[in-house]
Amino acid sequence: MERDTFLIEMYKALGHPIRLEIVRILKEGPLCVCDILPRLDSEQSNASQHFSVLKNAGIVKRYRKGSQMMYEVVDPLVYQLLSLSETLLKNRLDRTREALSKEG
Amino acid sequence: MERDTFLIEMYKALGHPIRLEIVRILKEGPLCVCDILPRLDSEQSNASQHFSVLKNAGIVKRYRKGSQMMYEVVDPLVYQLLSLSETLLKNRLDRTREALSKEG
DNA sequence: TTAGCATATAAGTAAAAACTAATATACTAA
DNA sequence: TTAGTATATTAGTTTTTACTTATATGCTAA
Repeated sequence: MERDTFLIEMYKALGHPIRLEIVRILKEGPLCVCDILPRLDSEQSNASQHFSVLKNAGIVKRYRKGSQMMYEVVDPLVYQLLSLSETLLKNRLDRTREALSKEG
Repeated sequence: MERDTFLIEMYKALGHPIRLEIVRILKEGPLCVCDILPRLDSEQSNASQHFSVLKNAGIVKRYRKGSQMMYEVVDPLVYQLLSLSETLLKNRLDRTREALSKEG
């Protein structure tokens, strides 16, 4: 299935701390790069490339607003994906703790 | 949040075609490597390394059964994650088609 | 028009991930 | 014991991704 290529791209795009952070910030709604940049631990050009990866993965889209570039999440469903994966993570940590307490 | 490291690892683990395929195959239940290997487009040692990535990401676990190694998915919630991301992908393709038909 | 700001893109380098080939380990059965 | 099967691990190489530095583009305002 060549379709999978897109899925894979999506997972890869989310699999980087800076990009994950960008997506989370964009939960606030459409924002310009200028507002997001200072909140990232990344140089301008590097961040710009991460924006580009997210765009190519179909997670965000952009449009110009005067001299600024606005980014926004394409499909809010991505936040369900994030929260589901956080649940998965929580389950995992709970299991780990439980296993630890058993052996003491 | 250092917690994010685990999330990232999870996304990265799913972001590879062979590993995604392994997870899908494991939807059938616990299986030994010997049953999964022939269904993958990958050499033994390479596949074994992919199993290892999935294990380190907390997505699968393994146990020995005689001379075979069995793998199984840790948390079935991962399949909700997959189906959610497939929905996300479907939405994306629908939008693309719609956009194409508009400019036609 | 030109200068300045916001951001993207390109080119080069560094770091990480994937793959290959060879070897090691654990179990089973003869 | 030894040979064979199943799988993991290691080391080396290739490929991909991330980062850095420099430059380009598009817009705005003087």
